[in-house]
Amino acid sequence: MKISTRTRYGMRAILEIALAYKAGPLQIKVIAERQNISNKYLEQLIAIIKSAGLVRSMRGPHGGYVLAKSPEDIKLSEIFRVLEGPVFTVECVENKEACASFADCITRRLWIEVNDAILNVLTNKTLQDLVEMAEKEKLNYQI
Amino acid sequence: MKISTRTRYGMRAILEIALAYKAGPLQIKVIAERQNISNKYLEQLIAIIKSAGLVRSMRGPHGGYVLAKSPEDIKLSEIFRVLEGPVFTVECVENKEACASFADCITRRLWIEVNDAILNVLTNKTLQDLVEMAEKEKLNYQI
DNA sequence: TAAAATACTACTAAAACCATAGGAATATAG
DNA sequence: CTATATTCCTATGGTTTTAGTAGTATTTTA
Repeated sequence: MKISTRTRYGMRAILEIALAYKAGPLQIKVIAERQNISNKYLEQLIAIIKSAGLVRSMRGPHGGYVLAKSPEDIKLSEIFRVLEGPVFTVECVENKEACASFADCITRRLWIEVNDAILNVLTNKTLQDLVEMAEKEKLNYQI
Repeated sequence: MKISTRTRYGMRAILEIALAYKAGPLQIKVIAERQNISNKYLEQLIAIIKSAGLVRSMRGPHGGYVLAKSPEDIKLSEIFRVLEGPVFTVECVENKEACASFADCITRRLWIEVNDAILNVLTNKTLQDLVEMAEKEKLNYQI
């Protein structure tokens, strides 16, 4: 099971935007350069994030992106969901037919448990947590 | 993030084999029918499981598959890993270059944390746990 | 020796993934 | 009001993964 580059890039991008929260709009080309990601690809990823209402944009010179709300109000699970899609779909949750067999029912419970474990990590953290980690880390490097 | 049908089918299949642990070899066609999975596709999935040494096979009439060790000695993480591949690869773990940026380092830690949460569920359960759940469930249905 | 099972290998259609590309729209500065 | 800097939109393409299908070979049992 892999996490897509879409999600990895997207998460890094929004963290960069969060780190610039007080400094004003951050431009795609800046993020792209820092992260060594294709400008055009990043555009699309940020479009996804924007359509979810997590960032706002400003066009024209000195434009760029800013967080739509403060970092502590953005759960990592929101970001993840938007980029990676709903965590763990298990078929028979949607089509409410009874399970075909016991093995089916039982494994389904397992997947739900795994699902919950993932969500537990992601819903209990916000962008602010990452920002603080990043800033602490930065200090260490500067010493 | 989705779990592949390969893993879902495979997990159900080995659970069926585990449920038949004391009854003797279980045949592909039986599993395929119970689970409504293509015979030929299931063959391949079980081949994967077999090549990992989790089940043994017997050819010819009355052949089939049996667990290679007892259910409490097979961790679900083993099964998962074989079917789904290594849980969550994060690039810069392998190619030991320094992270390109702080955002990179920080998000990487996040993924590792998610990874550990998944593994924590799967390494702390064995097939025996699923077998017991299935048997308990079966009783409920019979009442 | 026939039948029942697994074992092996090749092929394929569809989807997802990871971009690349070009031009339209909009805001700012001078 | 014009040039420039930026986001916005949409189309396209190559590669890989997924989820199978198919055919034949091999082994075991009765």
